[in-house]
Amino acid sequence: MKEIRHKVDGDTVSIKVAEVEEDLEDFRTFVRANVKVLAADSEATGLDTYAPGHRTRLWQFGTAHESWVIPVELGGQFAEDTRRTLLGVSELWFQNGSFDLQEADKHLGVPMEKLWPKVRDTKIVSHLVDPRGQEEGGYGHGLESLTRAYIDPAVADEVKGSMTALARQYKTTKAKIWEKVDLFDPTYLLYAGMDPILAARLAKKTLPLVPASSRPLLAFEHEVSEICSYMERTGFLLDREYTERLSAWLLGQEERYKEIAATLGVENVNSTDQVAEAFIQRGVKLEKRTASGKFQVDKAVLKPLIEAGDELAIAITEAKKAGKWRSTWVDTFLATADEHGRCHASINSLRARTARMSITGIPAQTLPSSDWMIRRCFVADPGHDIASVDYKAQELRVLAALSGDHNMIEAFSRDADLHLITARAAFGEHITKDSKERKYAKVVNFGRVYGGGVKTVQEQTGLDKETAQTVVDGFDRAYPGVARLSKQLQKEARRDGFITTPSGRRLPVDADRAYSALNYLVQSTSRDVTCRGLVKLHKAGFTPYLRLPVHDEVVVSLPREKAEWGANRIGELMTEQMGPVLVSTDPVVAGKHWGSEYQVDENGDPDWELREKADAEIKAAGLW
DNA sequence: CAGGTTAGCACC
DNA sequence: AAACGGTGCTAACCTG
Repeated sequence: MKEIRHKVDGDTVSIKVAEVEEDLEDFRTFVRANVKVLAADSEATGLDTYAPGHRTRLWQFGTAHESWVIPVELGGQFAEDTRRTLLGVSELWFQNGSFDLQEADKHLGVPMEKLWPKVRDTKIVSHLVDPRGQEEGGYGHGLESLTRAYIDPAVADEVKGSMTALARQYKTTKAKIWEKVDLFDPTYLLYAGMDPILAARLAKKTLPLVPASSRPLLAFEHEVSEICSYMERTGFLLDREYTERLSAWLLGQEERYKEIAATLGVENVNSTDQVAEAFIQRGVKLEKRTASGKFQVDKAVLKPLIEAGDELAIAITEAKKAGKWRSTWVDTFLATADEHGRCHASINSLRARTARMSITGIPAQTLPSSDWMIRRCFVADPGHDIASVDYKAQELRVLAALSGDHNMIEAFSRDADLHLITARAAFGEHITKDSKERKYAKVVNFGRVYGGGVKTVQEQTGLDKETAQTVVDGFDRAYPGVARLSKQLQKEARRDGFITTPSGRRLPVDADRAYSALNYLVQSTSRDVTCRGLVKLHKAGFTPYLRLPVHDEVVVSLPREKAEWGANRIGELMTEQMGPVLVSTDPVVAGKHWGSEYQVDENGDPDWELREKADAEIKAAGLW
């Protein structure tokens, strides 16, 4: 047994390392003495728990003053004692427990289901104390920044620097040091052994700081995190054959368009400098500049050129698109699929300032939605169908409920066309459903929720200032309760520095951007609606079928014979009555692959013509 | 030359 | 008086 002593916040703490199996006798004594509550952590070869070749290297357990480092990589009794400790201790504190529980489940054979009931997560606590990242004026939610804020800045600096220094010493990168470092390297052991000590201290310091209004959210957020961790573990089945064909096809597209761009003088389509230079050479007047003073050559700038048939603009856009789609999505899916052909997303169930989730690995929130190509890579389990259940106009319904605006509530209660109502308030009763005015109104309906005004409406619609003003005024006239709520929230935000959502969550609002308070409230409450839906689905036993949450939507894989029934049942469970507003859902069974649900008509029924067209496109592209 | 920043683009 | 909120990922570019 090896012991490392270190100073933390004026105390001397002791890190003990089990080097040989005989050392475990003392470890067991330590666990018995702290069987009610311990902090725990694990170190692995990387963050990709499900990647082939991934290994867990260490498990660590500790109190505020003492920790033990167990080299589970050596297997045998080390792994066995770790299992017994995880299962035997009554309360386990983690910093981001979702990660460690996947490690325990996949690489130690301890099912997450057995651990979740006793998990407490300092990251969840930290988010409820202050949801802001460091860039936003908060403390952040990583162990290092939390240590700096709540425990001991000197220790935070050591933690920050230690693995970077090791990477240099081992002549490798920060990403690779985790698998390269010697299992008993003293710096590594100090780093690893410190983690549970810090987590234990964080728990003590931060738990009392959770505002009274937010305390009921503690249990709720642990449950949401648990459900998301099961989705991560399940993974989403990849259609490898299709995905490989798609990758090859995209590569072909990229090369074809790159060649055209090259003949027109652009060697590297991804270089904005080169692109701008080439257009200036062609006599195009570039006007807009970026923040750092460069010529802007984004989609909005290229759009009119493409419409005018400019070959270079078309070639650059298409080459960039094909390249990005391949590298960001298609090839990443192929590279990260596990031995069963499943991709595992990483779901941060409590991420944004507004508590919105984020999903990485499979960046589910940013996959192209109007184009079926990318989502089509993911398929239902054998014998299953994909279904997607989304909330109907979730944020607007939530806004109606929160603002109590009579017109908006009334419109939703009779399933009226909200965009048409806004359009008519702006332009008059003669406006029809398929008019361009309704399209402008739609932009404003969403834009107002985001806090946008006349200028942004102009940018998005191309309208002149007066007409844009007319639509915005139409919105404000149609739903006066919205402006009223916004005003009230801004007052609250300026007074307190935060607003409180109906779920009790505190949302800090920057004084110079008080207008964002309305958006924060709507976005956060919408997220809570989706998460309450997830909890209901979990309680009803649907968890094994859940694949991904996407803001206002849940994607599931359901046994084919029960898919219609299941999707409708899920839709019912997710539906929530918010005061006078029914936040209802729209279940759609898509078929064998994800993405096909987008070939539906306005009633949500399959649009066979569109589907046939999509199939023809797939065949024509040689992807079949 | 590893790692941070910027520009651009994908989504709700 | 007016105010576009939130997210992730890549290639290019920049820097210590």
